[in-house]
Parts: sequence; structure tokens; C-alpha cells
Amino acid sequence: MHMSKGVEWAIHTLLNLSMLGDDDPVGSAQLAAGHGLPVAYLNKQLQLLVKAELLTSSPGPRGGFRLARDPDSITLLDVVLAIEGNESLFRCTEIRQCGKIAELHTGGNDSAACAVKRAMYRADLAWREALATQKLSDVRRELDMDDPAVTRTVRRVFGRE
Amino acid sequence: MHMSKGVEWAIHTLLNLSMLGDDDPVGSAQLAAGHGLPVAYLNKQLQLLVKAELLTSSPGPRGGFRLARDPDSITLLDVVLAIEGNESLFRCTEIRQCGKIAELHTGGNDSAACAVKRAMYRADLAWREALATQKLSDVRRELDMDDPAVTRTVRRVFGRE
DNA sequence: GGGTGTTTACTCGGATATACGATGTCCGAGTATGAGTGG
DNA sequence: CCACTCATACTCGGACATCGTATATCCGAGTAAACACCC
Repeated sequence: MHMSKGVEWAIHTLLNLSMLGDDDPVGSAQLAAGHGLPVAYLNKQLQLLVKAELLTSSPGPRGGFRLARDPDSITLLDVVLAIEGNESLFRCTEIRQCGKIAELHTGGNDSAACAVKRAMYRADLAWREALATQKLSDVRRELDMDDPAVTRTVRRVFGRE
Repeated sequence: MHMSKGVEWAIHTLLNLSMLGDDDPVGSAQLAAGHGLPVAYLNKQLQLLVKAELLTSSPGPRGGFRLARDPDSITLLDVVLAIEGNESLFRCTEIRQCGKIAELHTGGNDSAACAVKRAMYRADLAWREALATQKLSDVRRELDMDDPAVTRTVRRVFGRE
């Protein structure tokens, strides 16, 4: 029931990129080395971010990844959906319409979604709302408050100063 | 990233039990037949509910499961935690303390939880809050509003009238 | 007839296989770079 | 000296293994009921 590790990786990677300005693209190898991650698998996740239009990629020498939008217009929900897909946490398999109960209960209106589904979806919605109201820029600001020096360190690791 | 099917099964099963009153226990075979579920696996989930003290079990002939508490004091969060465990959706593996960035950044204060973790946990909390504010009795009431006849059908399937 | 011991059948409970998705790895397609060459 | 061509090395992108968890199944331990038997 846990989320993929890719979400954590993606968020940290996006944050790192947001600290560099839009100078030059950064290769997946460098991004992975920054946090000691397996290069190829991180690359897989980055491709998902490209597909979701959160990153842009450039091939060839001096190629790599770059933020596609301002950190102010990227929410945590965007990142989670990009990596995990748009399906909801709870999946209703309509078991209410199977088995003896359903067989004996012919008169019901199947049109309305079952109450269990609706209740669980309300919780899903609250979760998504909480993710959608937190922008990448907010997280970065909070991160700077904790430790203002980290931005310079990141810039140095990626050879920006 | 989906939740276990067991959650859906558990909620429907608990709802069915809540419609019977506290007359007699119901065996896992009957409960499974009600929705066409695999008996042995449903039984596994029911044991989790027993361990979480949402159900009580009686062995031997005419044994089975019974609600341990009033549906008014069981929340959807209780059910989810019983089946899925108490771990949060997002698991922080502290990658910020690995790799080149961490090696070069010696001065940071590791004591504070990282901002990413905190942000994701806020969303987790909103989700749990939304689950905790929905009681089993609420869902059942909503279900009755949709189709008042279903309770009688359930009682009939389990031989209560 | 009533009480008691025993058998029995039914229940839960946990140990054991299988399937699917997350995780991790690898190699090929494509391109910007830079060198080399000719004008 | 400049423009063009070509080889090159580096990048992303997607196809291929491996691992862990969710799913599904099975069999044994335990118990309450029912029966037979004895008092």
C-alpha cells in the first residue's frame, strides 16, 4: 500500500533542479549521484516526469533534464500523479453486485455508485486536495528555512559555482 | 500504490454484520458467499479485524464472527489501519542524507525531519482525518438512503428472517 | 429421566504456494558536439 | 579563414531480468454441540 520510492526521488530531484536556475540541463547520472540513487531507475522516473510535462529533456552531449515550468506552478499532486498514475487509492470492484446478496436483490438501482465507494473517494479527494495545495516552491521555501546553506551546496555539487 | 482488496471486502462485511443485530455469529463461508469472495482469503482479512478488535470470533459449530463494537464507534480509518497496517502512505528513506550532496554538506542539522517528509505527511494526515470522520454507521445510513430494501435482503441471505 | 463422558463435525488460525507489480539493469536510437577537410 | 561533412561520444528512451508484496490456498488445533451411555 506504500507509494513508490520514485515519488520521493522525483520530489528531491525537482527541488534540486529548482535551485540551479534554468542555466543548463543536468544529466540523470549527475542527478542520481547527488543522492546516491541507481542511475537507470531514476532515469525511468524522470521519463515519467517528462511525459507529465514537468520536465523537458535534451539528448546528446551536454544534454539532460530541465524544469519545464516554474516551481510555483508545480504541485505535489502533479508529481505524485506523474509517478503513480491517476488512479485513486481505493479501487471499487463492485463486489456488492456479486454473490448471493446480489442474486437475491434484483430490485436495486445499480446506477448510483455504491456508498462505500463514495465514502472512500471522499477521503481520496481530501488527500489530493492536501497535495494540490502544496507547491514545489512552498516546499523549497520551507527547506531553505530549515537550512539556508543547502542551496549553495546543491549548486556546487552540480558545478554551478 | 493501490490499497488491498481486503479493505473493500472488510468494509462490506462489517456493514453486512451491522445489519443483523448481535444475534448469532456468522461463519466466514457465509460471509464470503454473500459477495462471491474466496473464502480462505476473506478469512485471513477477518482475522486482521479480530486482531484490531473490530470483530470477535467464536470457534466450533455455530461459531463465526460478530461485531465487537457498535457501528457508531468504528471509523473507516479503523478498518483501513486494521487491514493495511499503521504505516503512512509516504515513506521517507532519507535520501537527502545520501550521495554527494550529503557528503559535501556537513553542517546541516539532521535532527529536523526533512521538509519533503513533512509536506507529504500533512497530506497523509488529511487523508486519515477524512477517513476518521466517517463512521461505519454513517456509511450504512447512506446505503439505506440509496436503497432501503438492501438490509432485508442481507438479513434473508444470512437466514435471519 | 437426568447427568456425564465421548465422539463428531464444524469453526477459526496460521503455515504454505502463486501472481502481479515495483524495483533494478541493460542495450539501442538519436543528436549535439567537435574534429577534419576542402574551398 | 570559413563553411561543410563526417565520425564520435554522450544523452535519453524503452525493452529486459529480479525481487518483494498482495493474493490465493491448504491443512491442523481447538471447541461447542450432539449423541450415546450409565446412574
